[in-house]
Amino acid sequence: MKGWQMADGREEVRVTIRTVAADAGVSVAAVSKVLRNAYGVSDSLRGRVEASIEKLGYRPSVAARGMRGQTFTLGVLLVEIANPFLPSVYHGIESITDAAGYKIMVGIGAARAGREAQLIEQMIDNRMDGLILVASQISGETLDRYARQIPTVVVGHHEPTAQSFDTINSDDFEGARMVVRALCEAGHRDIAMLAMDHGPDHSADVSPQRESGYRSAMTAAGLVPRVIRVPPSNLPREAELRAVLTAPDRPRAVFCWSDLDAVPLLNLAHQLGIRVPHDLAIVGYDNSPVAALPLISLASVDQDGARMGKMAAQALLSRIGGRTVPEHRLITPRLVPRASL
Amino acid sequence: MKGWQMADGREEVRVTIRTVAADAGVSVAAVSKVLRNAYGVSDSLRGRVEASIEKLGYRPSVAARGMRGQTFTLGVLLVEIANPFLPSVYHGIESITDAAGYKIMVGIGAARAGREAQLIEQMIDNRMDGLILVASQISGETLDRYARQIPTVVVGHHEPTAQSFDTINSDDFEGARMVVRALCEAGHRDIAMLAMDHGPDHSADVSPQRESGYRSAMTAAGLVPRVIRVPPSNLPREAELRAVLTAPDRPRAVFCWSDLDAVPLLNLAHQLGIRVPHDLAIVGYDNSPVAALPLISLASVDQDGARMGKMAAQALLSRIGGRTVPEHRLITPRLVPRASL
DNA sequence: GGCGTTTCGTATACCGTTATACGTCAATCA
DNA sequence: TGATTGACGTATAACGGTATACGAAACGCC
Repeated sequence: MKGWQMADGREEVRVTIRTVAADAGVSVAAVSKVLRNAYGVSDSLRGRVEASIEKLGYRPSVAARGMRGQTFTLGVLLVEIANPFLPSVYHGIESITDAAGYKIMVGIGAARAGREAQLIEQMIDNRMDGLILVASQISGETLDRYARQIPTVVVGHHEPTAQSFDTINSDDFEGARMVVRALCEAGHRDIAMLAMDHGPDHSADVSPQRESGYRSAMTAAGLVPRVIRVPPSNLPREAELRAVLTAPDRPRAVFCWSDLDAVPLLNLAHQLGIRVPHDLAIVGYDNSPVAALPLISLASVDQDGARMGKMAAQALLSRIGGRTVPEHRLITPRLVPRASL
Repeated sequence: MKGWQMADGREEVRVTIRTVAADAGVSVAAVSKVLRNAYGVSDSLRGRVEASIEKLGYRPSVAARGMRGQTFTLGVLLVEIANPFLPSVYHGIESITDAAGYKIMVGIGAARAGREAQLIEQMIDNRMDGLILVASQISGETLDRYARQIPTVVVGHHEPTAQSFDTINSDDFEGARMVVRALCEAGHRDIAMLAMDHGPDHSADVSPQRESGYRSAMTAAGLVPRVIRVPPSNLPREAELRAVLTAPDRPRAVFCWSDLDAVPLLNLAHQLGIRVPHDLAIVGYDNSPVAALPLISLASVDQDGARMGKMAAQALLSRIGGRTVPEHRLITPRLVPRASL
């Protein structure tokens, strides 16, 4: 095997399976067998081959391997990178896949469906063995099309009837109801919700699910729902939050679909001299690390992201293993009461 | 081209370059030429081929392509996912690579050198065209070995004499000096620094760089440096922070190597009834979004992560383009004064 | 009209693996 | 002893592209 000139003029000598075979004095197929723990290799042959691999520092090419066999690489697609809830999910996933000997590549979707689709296609092109999509913005129909091409698990996107992929979700409907009940118990009646201003085709996303939980609980308590929509979290939305706080009919309590809105709202209230929770109670969702800071002390709903990540990884591995009947899990969340409530 | 049985029993019909060639009634080579914008293809041929590609929904396999040509995919390695400074760097990188038609795959290193090395090898194996390592923990020597195999740019790791790769850094030395000068001007003399407890071989990391800037400025001001070491941010360290605040000789001002320590310290001080900045001034580093919250209002050094990301991406593209002389950039940071100072 | 030149397409040898088909040789069995 | 059976290796056709070599028209020029 000769070296070749790279684009930048640096010369590279790639150690391939042939280099190893030549060095060990065996056939290419024999080396491949050793690599794959395939049947029909003696201890002496294995020893010779492994010695050569070690000596030459050989590493098999994933690209070439992916053309026929498994890559032992999984793709994880995250909506966006700045969301503080996602690290816990990621760590959960990693703890399981690591133990199973799988590698992970991450794609960052920038909260745009087009970008996400591009990344999914890229992961399929790279012959990844499976995909975990976290809080994907892609519609169920499109997801279904991709999921037929590659084992897929979706986290944070409700498609309870999907056949081609699994879903792992927090019970967002119930989580929202818990918040409303807690605010009622604290004596509030004028309870508004800050929901994400999602477009059509997004009823499966978490915010709409929480919204219907909110509506259901409000109605059940004999109260009138009042939903305020704010732009998605990747856009500036301070003006909208400020409007909520300065409106003449400012509510007495606000349930935010995410800490991404609740934390800025809490800070803005403080700046405007509105006392929390005396003048305004605020409850968020995700129980992100910032919410737990004593200076913030924001009540929030905890989804146990790590657990969701673990379950997603387990589902993916079993699907890769051959399962075809879909699995749809719902985890009950937990309200963490803090000073803002 | 026949379909084949996948592991989970699902049947798949893959559209390859040969399918397209047959459909368009041309040779495989002609299709490849169209895909690569290569020389020698007429408008009529291009039209026919593109029509077939569209009709069949063909997408070239990155794996196969990677075996000979470019993959137009770049790898970005992030120390860890929970660090709130990294999103800005990532967005900076993406804004440049996007425009140049490159895709990005992210690896998450979990702040462990071994894991990082594994990910780098994986990215090389996947035939990525180049690598950006953000705040890597890997030693310069090892980096050099990898960088000889693949165009590499390192962000947040000082190796100003490296030949095989480029570096983009904030001037951490100068940033620390700025902090000390500002604290002096505010009348403080008893200024301690909270530095990361790095092992040996890590003098190129940002914390040690800031530490020597701190020492230099303290000495220049005729003050005695006082460095307190805390465990790295992926480990629990509340006990250490509490010890700093409850010690009988508690300093009057603390410069933290990162907001990751400064924010918890500020909150802990508040819990312990220590008034900031009256009893204790705190300055952090990174100017993370949390620091800017009015309720936190932590003075911090801003590194302009987006700009670093952009510069890193530009350097990588030019290196992929053939540049071999190394480029080492230092960006001057900016102190953002806030209530904690 | 003869003779280079372009221009446009095709044929095909790789790239680095996997996995199947097949050959060889020694041990076992009837 | 001849046939059967494993155990162990080898040879080689995929996999889905890229890129080079080369052939065949069409064109320009004197």
